[in-house]
Amino acid sequence: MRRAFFPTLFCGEACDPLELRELRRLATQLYFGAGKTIFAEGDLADSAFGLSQGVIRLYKLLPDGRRQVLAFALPGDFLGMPLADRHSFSADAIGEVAVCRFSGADLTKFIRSSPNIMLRLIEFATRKLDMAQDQLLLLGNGSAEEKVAIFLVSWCNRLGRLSMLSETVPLPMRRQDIADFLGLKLETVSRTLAKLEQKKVIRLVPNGVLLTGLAQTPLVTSRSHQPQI
Amino acid sequence: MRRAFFPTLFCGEACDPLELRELRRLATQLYFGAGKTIFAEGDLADSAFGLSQGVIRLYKLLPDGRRQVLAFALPGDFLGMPLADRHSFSADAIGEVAVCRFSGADLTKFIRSSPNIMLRLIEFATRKLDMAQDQLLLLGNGSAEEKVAIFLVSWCNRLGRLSMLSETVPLPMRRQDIADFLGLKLETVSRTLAKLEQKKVIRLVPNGVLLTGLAQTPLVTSRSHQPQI
DNA sequence: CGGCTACTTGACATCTATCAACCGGGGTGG
DNA sequence: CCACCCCGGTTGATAGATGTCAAGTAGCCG
Repeated sequence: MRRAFFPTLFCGEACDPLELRELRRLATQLYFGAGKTIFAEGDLADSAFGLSQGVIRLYKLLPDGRRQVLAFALPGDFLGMPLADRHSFSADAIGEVAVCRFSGADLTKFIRSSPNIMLRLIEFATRKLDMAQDQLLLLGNGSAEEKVAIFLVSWCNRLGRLSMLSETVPLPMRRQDIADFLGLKLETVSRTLAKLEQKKVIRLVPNGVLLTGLAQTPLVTSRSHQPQI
Repeated sequence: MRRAFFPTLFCGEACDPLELRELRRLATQLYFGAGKTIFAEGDLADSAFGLSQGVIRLYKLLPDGRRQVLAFALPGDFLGMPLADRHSFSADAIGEVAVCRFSGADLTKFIRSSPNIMLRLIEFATRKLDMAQDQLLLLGNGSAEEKVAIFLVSWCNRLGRLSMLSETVPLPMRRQDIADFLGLKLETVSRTLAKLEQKKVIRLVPNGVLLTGLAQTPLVTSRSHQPQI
């Protein structure tokens, strides 16, 4: 696993070096194997987590087993908002991941002492809120084909922004994860991917996909602005 | 229209009186009639808005006319996050409303100068994010009946928390708004309400509804935690 | 009273879910 | 080394929920 550290990723370029150092000091890097749960919905949030490396699915479960994947967290993301007292969703690793753990109390104290970090948190929350709202639009109004197409394009864009993009777009999550993210059934996702492949706008490869024209498809271009899933 | 003022509502009890005074000073109260648009998606956010009185729908439109209602804002809510440079959704009045307008530049300056307000903003964003995530769960996994039932219960809870609740629950928004909020069609909402009425868990009245046992219904109780729509 | 708008109800179409079979690769153990 | 099994994924047939189209009702305002 490549070395990467959440504090650096979260703070970005223009960060007060002293604050970055403090954030680094508060962080403990932990490693989790594929499928491991970092925390569960309802858990006391006495720790906060930030993702250094890998992909994590954030999801909610209903008593009858239905699941909604809220997001796929990428390096640089907080896993939920710090300062909350309980986790409002569960998080588990897709593949191997590295996360930074923060003591809730210490992190809270640090945040309260640092206006710069507060601003970054507001920006982060604003961005996540935007993403959630784009996803609402998709879940509420999209056909299966639109959902899958836009998911692929947005995922690709996100990876691109993090320079995690090779020729083929990796899809480390399972079909079931995509289905639960899009409010579809696994079979529908599979069929829809097949349909897009027949249309020659994607090519399926093991653990990934090649986008060969999907972004130019009316399915996608008809949405003025690409959601930042 | 009853007098109510966004700064007071937003700041809540435990607020530094000086900061409250400054926020009041920056606010200009405006009034909009039913259906009027406060701002539209994509507009430059050179002003920020907070709701003093009434109900506002926040929504996104697709080029083909499909609409997703993201939320129904109530008094005390910011209409979107301040500090963003563009509005990521549109907002228009449901019935008569009073909103506070803030100059984007002034508000930004004030926020940056006030850690307390930043913390409130982080809390506000966290709450809105939670609400959006609950709604994702609903849109992704709910049947029409669940969607409508949970919408009613949550709406009722929200009004209750603001003490805006009489015996009958007011529904100032149109069926079409509810449909677009829940990712359903207007006819489906209508039919589903009728079905719930036949089951004797609600009673429809003009511009409102009576919840006569809905909250005890498995549709609702099977969700461990009521979404804060 | 007339016409508008919101809402309701009905008949039918369509999409996705459901149930079931099948495929293929990777790991395990005989 | 090969057979088997398990898991993730694909594909097919059918069913059911919601969407679509259309007609009809109720309340409101001019």
